[in-house]
Amino acid sequence: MRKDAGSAIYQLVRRGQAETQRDIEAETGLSRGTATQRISELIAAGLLIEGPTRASGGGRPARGFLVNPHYRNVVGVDLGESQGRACLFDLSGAKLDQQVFALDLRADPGVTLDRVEDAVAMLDVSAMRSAPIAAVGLSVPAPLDVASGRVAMPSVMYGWENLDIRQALGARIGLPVAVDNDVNLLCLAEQRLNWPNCRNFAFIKIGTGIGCGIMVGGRLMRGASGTAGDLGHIQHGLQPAPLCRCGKEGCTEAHAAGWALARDLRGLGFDCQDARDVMALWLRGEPEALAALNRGSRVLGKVAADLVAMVNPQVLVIGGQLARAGEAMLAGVRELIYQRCLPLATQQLVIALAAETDDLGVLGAACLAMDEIEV
Amino acid sequence: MRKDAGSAIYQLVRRGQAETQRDIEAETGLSRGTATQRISELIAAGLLIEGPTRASGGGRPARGFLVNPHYRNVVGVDLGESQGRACLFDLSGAKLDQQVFALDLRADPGVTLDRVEDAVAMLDVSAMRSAPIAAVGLSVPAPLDVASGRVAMPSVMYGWENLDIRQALGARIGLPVAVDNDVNLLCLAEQRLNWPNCRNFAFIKIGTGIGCGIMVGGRLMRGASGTAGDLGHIQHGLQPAPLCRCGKEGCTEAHAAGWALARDLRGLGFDCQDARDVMALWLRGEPEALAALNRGSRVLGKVAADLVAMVNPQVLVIGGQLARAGEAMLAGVRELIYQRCLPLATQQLVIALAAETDDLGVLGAACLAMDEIEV
DNA sequence: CGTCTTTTGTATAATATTGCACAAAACTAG
DNA sequence: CTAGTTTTGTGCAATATTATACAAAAGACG
Repeated sequence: MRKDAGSAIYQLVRRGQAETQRDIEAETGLSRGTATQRISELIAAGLLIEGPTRASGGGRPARGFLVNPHYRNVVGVDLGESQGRACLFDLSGAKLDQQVFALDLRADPGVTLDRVEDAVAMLDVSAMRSAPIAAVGLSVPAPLDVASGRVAMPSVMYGWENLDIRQALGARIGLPVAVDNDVNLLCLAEQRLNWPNCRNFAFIKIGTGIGCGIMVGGRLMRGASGTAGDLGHIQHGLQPAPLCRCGKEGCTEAHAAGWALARDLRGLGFDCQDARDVMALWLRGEPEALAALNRGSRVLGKVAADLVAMVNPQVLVIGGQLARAGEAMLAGVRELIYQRCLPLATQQLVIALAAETDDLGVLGAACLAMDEIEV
Repeated sequence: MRKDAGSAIYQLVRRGQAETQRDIEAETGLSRGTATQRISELIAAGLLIEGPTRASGGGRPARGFLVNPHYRNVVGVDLGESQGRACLFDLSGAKLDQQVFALDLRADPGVTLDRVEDAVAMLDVSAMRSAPIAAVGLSVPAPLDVASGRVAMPSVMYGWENLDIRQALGARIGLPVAVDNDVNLLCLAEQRLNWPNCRNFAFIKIGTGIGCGIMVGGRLMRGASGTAGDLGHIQHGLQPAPLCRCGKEGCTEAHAAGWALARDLRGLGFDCQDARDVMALWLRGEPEALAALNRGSRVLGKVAADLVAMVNPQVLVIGGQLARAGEAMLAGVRELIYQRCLPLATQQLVIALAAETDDLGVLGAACLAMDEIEV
């Protein structure tokens, strides 16, 4: 930190928090001379490139800087429950190539790590690669104690509890590795992509399950043991209180998650196994599916209102499979938030849908990897 | 920041995050030479003093450092609804003197600021003063947008909405002023006093009202507009849902706050106006009061569980008038948290009572003031 | 075209910090 | 007492940063 003003500058630009030399001087507190010198060094070294100049307000327009997308590449890996995906990105977040592989999280972790290692090796020899791979980010579908690098039990990742994933994978592929849980990384990707200047941010994923990532002061809030944002298992007093996957009754998930809506729709005679099926029924215009989404939306709205009351984010983004229902899903969330929260908390609150892309998870993992790049 | 390694060192020691030179080197990243030099300068300037040496583990014991309590004094001011209190502190947090004054927050803010100004002036000539007053911290019983220095409407502070309190008071007394709301400052005081190494901390105040302060990464989480931690008005599905002071129904406060318990006890024929009366009945051993506290405790437990699920603090402290009931108040909170939250979130969670002191509010204000001291 | 404004570049002396090597101090354990 | 461990102090050359002042660049505006 002391050693490297250049690193601080690079990180600011990379995160979109500074675009011009003036921004950089203001954000870092560096003097003009130092900023000038370091910036030109970064450009000479190929880390930064000149971007478009900012609009002028009567004076010389400010020169904009961008990260050189082709200085390095990174790999983002998303481990799903039955499939893994490793994508190669340049530093602008553009996807260059990908590898998909089957996996079984209940099997020996070593097998899964083999798959990841293979996928990274394939990407390393990809024709699309534009620069050396500098780091790998990994998204896992389980709560993670980032301090120890271990998944928390119980989760879908049986047998992983004693493995320091970061270290184990790093030793295999010989690159810096960063790991976090999937929802945190969706949150990170959405913030970096679409809300780079928002420092108090929340992302709720409503798909088969329900989870949430929270950013405070521009950083992911992981909590003391890595479980912050666990609103899927906040319990409601609603009757009847259906049994949840976690063994408790009346959790948010048991009312509103994809698996719960699918369960309800099956009860009405539909063939509906998961969140994807729920959305298919909704797309077909089945009124029962819309009704289920509306009900789910309002239950989600309750915890979203709790979240807004407690965390007071500036932007709240709803993502995940069920968020593709758009306003059908936002309506209840908006309703409950505006009904229940202080005007002061909601006045400036933006409630939005996530970018419609399947790559958000791997992109988040890639963002994490980019944070690992030493300059 | 760049200019002053000494300042960084001083702040670390002041906050209890570093006690020895080794700690300081590790926390700041400074080199040994710089640390040695800056520390001796700080001692020469009277900012730090030598404390007791740490226990040795087979080698030379580390020299401990403390802030010199008598380098400066600060004033913490707590504005209550009918009374204000300004206390003079040294930098160890020892209270040296105090001034109490009547006030009416519904009156012209100028009158109140006059009172505060007078109180500070009195403390400045107090015989107990051990050093020049360096800054003033102010606790206000209303949500505050720290960015603009203004209280949020609606609140008990009618007529204050267009006043930048920090600036207005600073102009009057000619000292740096910091302002925050009361619950945040209780949280800050409790953390600094009793949990200096805890960086993910939460404090719930249950008195006449209910509020909460949250610290993430060692800093108060104020949220985008200063309303973070508003769990007093999270609504529950419990029936009947009593009308709350805020106009909504079924809020946490309407079930569990001091005013609500007093309302219930009045309904049972007791003469009970506020939290203090509730505690008096409890101390007298009235079973109805204990029952009310138990009910309140379990409602509070629900939002506390929500808080733990969302924020995952390492330490949760319960304070305020009703917390003097001790286990009677903690029981329900513990019960609901352990029942509802993930084991991972509760395994290492400490749930404790706040220090039993009326000075926590002014001490929090003083802590805020200490943060304003330029070194 | 000149004037104004804003942004950037450069030079310089004064400070501040790092990394390293070596030494000394102050303990514990046996 | 001796050997080992941990912590602290010091000196020095190489870097890094600041503050400041002045100059130049690049646009808007009339």
